[in-house]
Amino acid sequence: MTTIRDVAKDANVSVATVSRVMNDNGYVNPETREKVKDTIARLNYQPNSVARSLYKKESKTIGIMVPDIMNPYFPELVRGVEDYLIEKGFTTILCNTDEDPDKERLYLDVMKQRYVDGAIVVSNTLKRDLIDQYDMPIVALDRSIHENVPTFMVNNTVGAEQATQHLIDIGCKRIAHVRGPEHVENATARYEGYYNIMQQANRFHEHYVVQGDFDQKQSAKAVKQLLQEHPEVDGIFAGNDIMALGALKAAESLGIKVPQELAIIGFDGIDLSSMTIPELSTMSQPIYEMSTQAADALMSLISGEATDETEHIYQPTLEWRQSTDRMRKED
Amino acid sequence: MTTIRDVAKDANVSVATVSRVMNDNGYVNPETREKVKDTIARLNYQPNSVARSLYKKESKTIGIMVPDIMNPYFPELVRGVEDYLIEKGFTTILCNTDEDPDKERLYLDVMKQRYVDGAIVVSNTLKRDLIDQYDMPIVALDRSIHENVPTFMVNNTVGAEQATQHLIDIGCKRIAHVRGPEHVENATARYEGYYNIMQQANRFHEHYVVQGDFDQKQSAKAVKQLLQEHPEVDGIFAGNDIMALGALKAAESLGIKVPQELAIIGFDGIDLSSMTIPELSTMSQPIYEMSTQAADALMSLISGEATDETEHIYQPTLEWRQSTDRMRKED
DNA sequence: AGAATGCATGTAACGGGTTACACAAAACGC
DNA sequence: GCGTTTTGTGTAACCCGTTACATGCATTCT
Repeated sequence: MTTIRDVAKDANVSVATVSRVMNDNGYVNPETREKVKDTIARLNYQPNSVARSLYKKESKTIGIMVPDIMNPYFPELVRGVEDYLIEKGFTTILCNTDEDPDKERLYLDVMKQRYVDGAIVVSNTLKRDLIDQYDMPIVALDRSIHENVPTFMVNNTVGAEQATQHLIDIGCKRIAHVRGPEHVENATARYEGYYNIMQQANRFHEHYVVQGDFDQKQSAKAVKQLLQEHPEVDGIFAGNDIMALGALKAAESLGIKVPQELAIIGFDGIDLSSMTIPELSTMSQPIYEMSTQAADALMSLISGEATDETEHIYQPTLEWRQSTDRMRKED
Repeated sequence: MTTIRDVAKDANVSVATVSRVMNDNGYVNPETREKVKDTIARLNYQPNSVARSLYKKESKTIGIMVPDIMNPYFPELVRGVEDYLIEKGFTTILCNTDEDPDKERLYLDVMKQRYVDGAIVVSNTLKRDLIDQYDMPIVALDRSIHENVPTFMVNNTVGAEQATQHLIDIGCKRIAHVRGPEHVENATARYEGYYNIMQQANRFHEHYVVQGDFDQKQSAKAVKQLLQEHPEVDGIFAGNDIMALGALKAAESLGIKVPQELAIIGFDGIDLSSMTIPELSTMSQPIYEMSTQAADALMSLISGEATDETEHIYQPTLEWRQSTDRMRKED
């Protein structure tokens, strides 16, 4: 590997001059600059990032912590972050936390030891005090962590209200909800949105809410039982698209026609939702946009710019597809 | 940040002794060891990986290059690699290449500058000479690069033969194939498997092969046209699961019943394949296993151990699900 | 007893890019 | 013409963990 000293020697200048040419700062005589640039090109010199990091205490690296990259919601999010950051000369290290606080801590330790410049975090478990211990720029995505950690997420409650309202609008009378885990904040927010609309319509019944754990199989099982016990249910709002697929399966296994006898709507708008038969109506999140803007906010934090607002709330949009495609019908 | 010199001063020993305690090498008096360990714990000293990397010319980091993490085949693969490596104290940097040689080169440059220890690569475009330029331990996953780059992949041709044979076994007579892009080696291998069986059965017809580009929409379009022109087709082998979903859509849009009138089988065995209605039969790859073993091989390469074989070929297994679930029927 | 070996610890160089500081020459101000 | 500022370049310290080498003492061997 060519070092800056090799270049300096070859070009008959000092390492300081080479460094100044590389970084375009300080005074360098135009002729000297050219000479050094030629040498750099000739020797194919590429500066060693590690040495630079050691002195500057920064690494041009950020970490992205997600529960599990295998969950179809996260790849797009990770891709958005990675795309944005590579443009800025940053690399991205991937951390799968499984929502395990120990793993989160482990990754934070590793990051700290490597002078990682900041992190984008999807977590319910990460708490303020832990973040403070590491004093590292952090941005929250999809789920909030603390009020003064910049956060990028959709308005889950409003989105859920819209989804539930949509079911009412197309004529559903008995609307059930498959919810995500209790400990996941956005699962609860979506439940609340559902609750708000149902309560308002005077149609809320506790037994229409089942636990799907953000999991397809669990959802299929829970919905199947629900539909058997309550065949009058004619609409289901699932807390995410994966569970909506589970609901679809449950309906299919009972010979219930979607959307004619049962309308189903999901949440997230992952690619998958448009690939199924019938195509799934869903509240679509601007995942890619949120993630690039989160990355942008992290860049600002790292460079020390003050960020104006800490909460960035996006509105999910209704994707009206086949699974809720039916005419109004009367009770 | 606490440094090794802080610890040394506090414990009244030299930095060398602290280093020896940290790394468990060299001679250290048991009492001194205890004293230093106490100090380390008390000051919560965590060594700086960057300084270590600079001296050792290694970073305990590897890169994983995939075309696009949003392609549902890759998250599991990436997860397998990351899971395995974090256990070994390595972190993983994610590289989305979009199969673009310029991006591949860019990432390799970045890795080199950071003393990245090795890379796991999924690529058709990366060529031997480029790898040689970077002389970095490299393992190929899913697609081969060169004969002396350790490779972990399934036997695509045999898998495709099995898939095609399966369609024959369940009674299909006119079997079509939706293939992936010409430039992707495994797409061609799968096509060849299909070709072999069809030729052998004396049933190969060029016009039964359509281009699906590994894309759901493209596949749906191509298959729809195929089915309109050749309504006699009663079986489809799709080059991957995503395209099989496209085929499913095409059939559905034409009112063709799957599997009764048309059997469909995919390839890969991504999670998605078991979530659809009907559930998709597919040739399932041991993705997670392949990826952890690729990571293991990379570890061996990095530590300089000789690896016995360079090619590791796995057999995909038939997942016989609803989309090919029918009795034999006669011509 | 003297040499050789093992044990324990310390000093300082090393890795490679950055930059504070020093110094010199040129340009400018009056 | 002399003081001040700007321009241009070099030297060496710095970041921090690792390790080659040196040193000193205690054993063990011959």
